[in-house]
Amino acid sequence: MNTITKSDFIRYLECPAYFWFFKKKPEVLDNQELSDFDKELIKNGQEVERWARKLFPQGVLVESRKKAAIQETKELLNSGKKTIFQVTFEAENLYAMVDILSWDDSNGYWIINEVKGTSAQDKKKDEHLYDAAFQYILLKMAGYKVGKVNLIELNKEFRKQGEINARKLLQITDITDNVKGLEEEINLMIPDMKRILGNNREPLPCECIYKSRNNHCPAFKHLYPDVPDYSVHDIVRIGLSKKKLEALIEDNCYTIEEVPKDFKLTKYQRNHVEVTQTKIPIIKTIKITEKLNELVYPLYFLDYETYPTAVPIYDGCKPYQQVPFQY
DNA sequence: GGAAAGCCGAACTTCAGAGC
DNA sequence: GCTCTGAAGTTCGGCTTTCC
Repeated sequence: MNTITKSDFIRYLECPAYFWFFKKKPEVLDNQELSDFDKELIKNGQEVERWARKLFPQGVLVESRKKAAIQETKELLNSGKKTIFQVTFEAENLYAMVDILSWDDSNGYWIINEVKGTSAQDKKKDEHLYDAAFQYILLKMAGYKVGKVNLIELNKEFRKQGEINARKLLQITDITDNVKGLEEEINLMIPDMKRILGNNREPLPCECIYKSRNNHCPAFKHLYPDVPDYSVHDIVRIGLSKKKLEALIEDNCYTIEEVPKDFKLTKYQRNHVEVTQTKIPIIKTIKITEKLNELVYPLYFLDYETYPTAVPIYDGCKPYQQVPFQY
């Protein structure tokens, strides 16, 4: 039986078929290469984690990875360490790494501290909650008493002034109740994930066919070879018009050229379909001319770039603030 | 005449897309 | 990852129409 990691669980939430292919047949997946910008975002997330560790000065880091990390975790726990970073557990074929695990002496239980490189909002992202809940369930399975789950995020009100204080930069939110609220649901998902993995035959086509392009899983091309790269899934904001997209798919209408003239669409969707079908662009010459006539010459242009960092570099800046620059 | 259903517009919420 | 914009969807209240 394959081990199911926390990342696998997130894949399962995204699309169960994608989860199967990732574990059993990853060569068919359409994995987009990360852009430089995406790579920087990942680095930002890692930096936030380093700052979060400063909140726990007694903490020790699990240096090894995978199976060796599980053994190192056990050794650190057996030696009485009460705050551990990147602590790694495995139980009943589930595997997860906890960003920061700390022992609460007064209450006699462990606290899971999940670190995210996001700015703290009142409404917590579902993905963060499911992520933390998976860890909570796994630690309970492994026989640990977990009394609290915290989410550590960036404080969006923070403004850098001189040296950064981690306590001001970061915000800790108790999400224990949210996590416990997901426990029953995830406990039903776990056997389903194991059942899917136990199947050696490719799964049936996924529900992604009814989602807009950006929400397709990486197994989409393999599962739906008849759907062209540019299809009805690309009609503007079609993801918000679920019934329309479902109706088109049910009629086997995959290309925009096939969309019937009388098919009900919004004004902008109809424009998109018509331009695609007729190959004639819509140019509002009069409106453009009116707008251009409002301009007073001479005109000056200033080109600049911006760059956001999770942890602000300059005084007066907040997390992820776009800082303009030229080169 | 009163209840239910349908319609419509305003206000509000959600989400996609673009940019970095 | 964030912000911004604006379209689409949802909700709700008011009004009208229909039916019993």
